[in-house]
Amino acid sequence: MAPEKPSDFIREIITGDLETNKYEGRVHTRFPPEPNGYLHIGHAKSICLNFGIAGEFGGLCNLRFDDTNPTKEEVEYVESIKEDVRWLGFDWGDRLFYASDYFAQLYRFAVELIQKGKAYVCDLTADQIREYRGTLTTPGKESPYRNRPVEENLDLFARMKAGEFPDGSRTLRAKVDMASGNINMRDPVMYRILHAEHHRTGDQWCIYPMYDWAHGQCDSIECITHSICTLEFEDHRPLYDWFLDELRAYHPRQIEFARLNLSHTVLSKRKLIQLVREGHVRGWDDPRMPTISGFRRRGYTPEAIRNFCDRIGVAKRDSVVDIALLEHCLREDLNRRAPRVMAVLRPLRVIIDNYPEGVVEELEATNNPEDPGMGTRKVPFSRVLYIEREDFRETPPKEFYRLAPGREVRLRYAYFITCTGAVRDEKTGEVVELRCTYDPATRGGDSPDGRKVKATLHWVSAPHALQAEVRLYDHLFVKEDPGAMGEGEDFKSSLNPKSIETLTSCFVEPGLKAAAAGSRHQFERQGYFCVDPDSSGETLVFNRTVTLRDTWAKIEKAQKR
RNA sequence: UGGGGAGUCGUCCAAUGGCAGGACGGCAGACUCUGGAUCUGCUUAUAGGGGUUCGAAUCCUCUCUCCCCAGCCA
Repeated sequence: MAPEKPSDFIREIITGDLETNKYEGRVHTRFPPEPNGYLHIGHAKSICLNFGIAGEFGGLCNLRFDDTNPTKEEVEYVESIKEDVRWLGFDWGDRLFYASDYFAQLYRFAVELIQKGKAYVCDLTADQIREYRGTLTTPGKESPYRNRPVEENLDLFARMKAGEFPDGSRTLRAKVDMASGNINMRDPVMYRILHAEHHRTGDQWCIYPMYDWAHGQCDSIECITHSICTLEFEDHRPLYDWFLDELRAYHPRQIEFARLNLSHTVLSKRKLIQLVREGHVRGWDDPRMPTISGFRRRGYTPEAIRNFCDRIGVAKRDSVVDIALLEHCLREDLNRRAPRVMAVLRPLRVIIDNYPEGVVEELEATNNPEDPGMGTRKVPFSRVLYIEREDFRETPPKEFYRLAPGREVRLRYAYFITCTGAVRDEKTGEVVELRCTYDPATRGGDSPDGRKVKATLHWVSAPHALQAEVRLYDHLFVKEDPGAMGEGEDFKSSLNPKSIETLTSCFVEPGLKAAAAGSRHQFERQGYFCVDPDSSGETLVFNRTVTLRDTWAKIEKAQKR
């Protein structure tokens, strides 16, 4: 139950650094998102790692927005990211930073490199730069502007900053090594001209630093001890070291780990933004999305997500974590805390023929068998009820031990009932109503004669039930790894057409009338559900967060095969 | 075919020269007023070859496979 203290190669490295007193005993990490989209579960892994490590080692973790590309970044994203990190349960204190806070400093650093002859203004077009860069197997060619005099570089760079040149006309490049096997070292662009409005600095700048130029210096400025990032930045590390060496600046230690992949979904901002923009989902917080806001709306708890992040571990090999593990963590948490309630999703009317008309009984029900402290409640019982349509079969298959003609079952917390007949619709032949009798001696659900029944059904009293809309969700993608596609195939081709099913005539216990948006309940025998923000006093709307484990469904599936 | 990484149960993570272990999943059973929860048991793995060693997942060596890099994205 309680997750052991996670340990991994990163924490081992940090422990080692502490032992050798490499950073005067400090541990200072940071979570550096680009505000160009909403955070997803992969970011949660990074957040839990960075903030978690800081917490465990008595250190600090900064929140820093990598806002170096004004054409893609927006305040809406900044706000959502702050909300999501907070919701996950982490606190950056007074250490909220932006790469844009350091634009002036970065500019001075660039001038310093120019003066050292380590950076130059290049007039090559983007296409030319690509040509000159060479390929994976052939070295690049040096730019004809590579050996411009320092004074000319200084003048041109100042005029780039002053806005004298159009977008794309020139860049500032680091003078490293065009023949390096590491393409990142082939005179990378440090600044590009972009006459774009920045969400924080407005029109103050028209040259913007590239990530590779900004990132290492930002970490250095903030005196980060351990710069934890994903694998693809492993071969950028030599460049970051080169910059810091040339600037004689403080070096954080960069450690790379494998990003999270989750089965049956995609975790790439490019793909997620596509799902949102093309309307395949209803927004970033669509409960089917693997975004933090999507999970929140779906009814996930921060505890479940954090526990999941602890359990998946941290390593350097690519992997795809089964979404079943996330769902397991969720159920484990919700099982402990979610109050139980009865709700009928696909109603079938039941008349108890021998129960007096007009009588209403209040029966006592347990709120959470896992936690007696959560008490009990009263649920109304009467002659006309709804039960789940799938809990009745006219000709029950093998191992189906719910209701069928002539069979006796228990209504949870109520009575034993026996089915005496099914009423059909004359035209369609569909069963529309069940006639049953009850045994008054079994009130509360116990039989004084010790008689057993094989099944216990959930139910609601028809005259007291509240109507509700319930949205059932399934995996967004049918394929386990939608990202792995063949030639010319689109990841959206494996979108699950049944990822959402909306049921509008569901009935829930009257006690749910005032349920607050976001509140979570277990609908007994079915799953965990939470109140969607679309819910109003008029219509209750629930999202199915996750189903309960369903043994019968498995048996039935096996029987069909 | 340059450079950088990675290969352990179906999946994820351990084992840091000394009995390959845990979790999830799956299967079987016990229990149960949720076919839930809980409990018990079972299942299956060191990419391949050679070498060092009393002993190798771990060290050496060759091979194979997979991932990342040729944005004025991050």
